[in-house]
This record gives sequence, structure tokens and C-alpha cells, in this order.
Amino acid sequence: MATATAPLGGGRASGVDTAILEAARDIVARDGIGALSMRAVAERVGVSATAIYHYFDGKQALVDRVVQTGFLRFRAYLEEASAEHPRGSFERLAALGEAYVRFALENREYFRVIFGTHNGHPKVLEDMPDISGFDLLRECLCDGMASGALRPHPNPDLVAIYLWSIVHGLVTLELACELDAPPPTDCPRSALPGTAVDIFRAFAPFVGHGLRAPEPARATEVRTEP
Amino acid sequence: MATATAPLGGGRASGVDTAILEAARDIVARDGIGALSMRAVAERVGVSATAIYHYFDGKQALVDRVVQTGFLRFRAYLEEASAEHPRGSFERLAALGEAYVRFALENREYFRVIFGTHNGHPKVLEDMPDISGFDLLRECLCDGMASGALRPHPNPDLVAIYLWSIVHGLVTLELACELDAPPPTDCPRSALPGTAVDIFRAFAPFVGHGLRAPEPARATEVRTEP
DNA sequence: GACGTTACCTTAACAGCGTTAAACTAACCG
DNA sequence: CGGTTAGTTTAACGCTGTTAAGGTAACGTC
Repeated sequence: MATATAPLGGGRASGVDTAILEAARDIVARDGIGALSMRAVAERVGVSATAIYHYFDGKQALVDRVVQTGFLRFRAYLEEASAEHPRGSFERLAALGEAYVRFALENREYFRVIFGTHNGHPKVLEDMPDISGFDLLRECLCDGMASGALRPHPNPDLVAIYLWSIVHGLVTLELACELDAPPPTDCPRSALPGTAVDIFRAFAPFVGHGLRAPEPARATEVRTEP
Repeated sequence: MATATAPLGGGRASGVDTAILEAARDIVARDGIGALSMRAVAERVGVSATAIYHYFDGKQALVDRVVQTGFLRFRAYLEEASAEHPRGSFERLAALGEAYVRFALENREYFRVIFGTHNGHPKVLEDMPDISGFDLLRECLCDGMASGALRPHPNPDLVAIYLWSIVHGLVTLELACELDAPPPTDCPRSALPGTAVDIFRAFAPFVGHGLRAPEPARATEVRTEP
């Protein structure tokens, strides 16, 4: 039983359910999902482990709620950042992306859990239409096309996924491979900008104008064996 | 002890170590990392669980080896796909990216494990200079700039990370959110191409020519409250 | 051929995990 | 006052990774 959206029954608001949720969130944010155990949460709250089952339908449900609150905070963070720039501007789009990267960097373990779900989104999220912030991006994008800052495209969702992929990929790679770590000495590579945010900023011209050379220059090819 | 690169001691090549590794790989590929337990691997091989400790330094070391072989297969897959197009061509770059997406889609659980490592790359990978295929991308890119297909850039690594982010982000989002799943009815969005590979193909013009409108058109802005 | 060493594998056990069952307390409702 | 129910506990089950101790069989050496 117990979905624990509110203090449940009559009105005896004890606050234990929110205490459990906050304890779980803290553990995840601090030490990662691997450190989250029912007993650890229970000890933090000051109850026995089985008491949690009175408020949540097991560990997965608890994690789902952590993910849900994470998405809400994430979305609010994005919304706030993009609001600082005028609608329809390229800068607003860039601010949205930069906030995405910043949030992930400032909440590494938390972000991992939010987007690390294995079998699709948790059930909790299926109810609400859009909690991930995709609509923010979509809106930003359509405004940009309407204002003339962006080349119009018949399928804005496709463009939105393109942009989402860029920031999400950068962040995921950073979290998995630590891009900004000092490269090994035997692997000489030109220096990258410091943090993932710096890298993201450096992406702007690529996103804006693409990578391809102007048309007339495409004549020669490198003639070596493939 | 035992790092298990070869049958260890004198020469009694029993092949148990590779059997363990393959069993672990199979379990991960079929049912995901969550289904991987020492006892499950042992049962599959036909030994007791503790026998594994004679070949691997614990579960993490076993997983690391699975990841390592995964990277090798991944890299070979990418290499084969890109080899089908001439060096320096934009098509070669596109084929590399498409292979990236295809591999992830055809080896979902496997890919998750490969790039799902939490604390940086596993120790096994730190020895070898580049196993991830980043050098393939980098080479492809430099060839493209040399041939004139791509606009030259002083920092090819930055461009490489940009492209890597795009494919990796697309794949990660697909694995986490199932992008190509039928959208909920209450969330009207323009139809996306079917699979993640289709989506990737549709990205090509964005990568090539960017999203920004030609310069002179950037005058008006959408005048609404932010 | 006997001896000591070592590779290889086993069973038993420990601490921790998520989860269930049963029991208990305390507050509420009629 | 009696009954219901929220809230919590202890005990236990089956699972996990891992360690300890012990055994067996093949090897190199004298």
C-alpha cells in the first residue's frame, strides 16, 4: 500500500515520509545510488528499515520518487537559467544548454540516477506529461525559428533532440570518462577547454554554423588506403 | 592474486578463465548487469562461485574485463564500418557515427555496462592508450579537414568531442527514455523518424550546416514576456 | 620413487542486502 | 468501551559478495 504523495490517512502529518525521501536523496547525492540501502535510509531517519515499507512500495518506488523530485529540481533549474535571456534569442538556447551541463556537474551522482534508469522512465513519471524539460527546449527552439535567429525546420522535435543529444552526450561522457581530466602523457592531444561547461561554450559555433566547409571547396580527397 | 590474462601458471590451459569471462558477458548481454552474480556465472560455467576468485580479483575485476572486451568489440565494429568509405569523406564520418548508434542499439545492455561505469574507466583500461575508438573519430575528422570536406579547426579534439557527444547523447537518451517509443497521446509532437539510426541520419544536415539562419535575417525578436 | 610446492576447486561461513510475516502500540471513530 | 487502523518493531528468509579453511592432483626436484 501507500503511494505517499501526502501524509496519507486522516491528517496525522508526521513528516516521516518526507524525511525518508530526503534521507534517500541525501545519500544518493552524497555517495551515489550504490550507497542507498533501506537500512541506511532507516538509520538516518531514526526508524527501522521495515518502517519504510509503510510509506513506499519497496526500494524501487523510493528511488522512483527520488528521481521524480530530481527531475522537478532539474526542470526548475533550467527554467530559471533560460528566463534570463529574451525569448527567441540564440543566447536563451545556449543558456538552457549551459544550465543543463552545470546542473549535471554540480549534482553528478544525482544526475546519474535521474538519467540512469534502465527500463524507461520510472512509473511515477509516466503520469505527468513533461517533467524532463524537453518542452522548455522545444519552446526555446520554436521561438528561435519564429524570431529568425534559427533556420526554420519542419520538424522542431527533431532539432530539439539534436540539441538535447549534444548536451546530454557531453554530460554523460564527462560523468563516465572525466573528459577534463589531464590526458595521459603518451596520448598527445591538443588541449581541451577546462571544464565541461567550457567545452559546451566552445560548441556554440559548431551548433550555429556546422562543420562542413563552404560548397565550392569540396574537390580533393585524401588519397590513402582506407 | 591472478590477473588472468593467460592460463596463469605452468601451462595447464584449462580455459576456465575464458569460460568465466564469456559466461559473464552472456549474462550481461542477455539480462543486464543486474543479473550478473558470482553464483550465476559459476553455475553457468559449472564450478563453485568461489572458484572465480582464483582467476579474478572479485566481481569488479570481472566486470572490468567484460567492459574491456566490450570496448574491443565495439572498436572493431566501428573500424569495420568506417573502412567502407574513403578517407577524408563526410560519408566516412557519418558511417562511423551510424555504426556507433547501431552497436548501442544491437547491444543495449552491453553498451550500458561499457559506458555506465561510475568512477571513471575501469582500471583495466588505464593501461591501453585508446581503446574507445576516439582515435578513429579523431583521425576521420582530421582527414576530413585535410581533404577540404570539413572546415579546418585549430582544435580537432574539440570537434571530435562535439561529434562524440552527439552520437553518444542520442544513444544514451534512446537507452534511457526510448525516444522512438510511441509518444503519449496527450503530448502532441510532430512525428520523429522511427529508430535511433533514422534519427541519427536526420542529424546530418544539422551537423554539416548548423542551425543558425543566414546572417542578414537576424533582425526581429519574438516580443513576449520571458 | 618420495617430497614439497603450487594450481585448482570445494564446502562452510559471515555480513550485508531487499523483503515478508507476525506482533505490538497508540490513536482515532462510533 | 470496542473495533479499526496507522505506525512501528523484531525475526526471519533467501539472496548477494567475499573470506577462510581444507582438500586433491599435478608438477619440479632430489
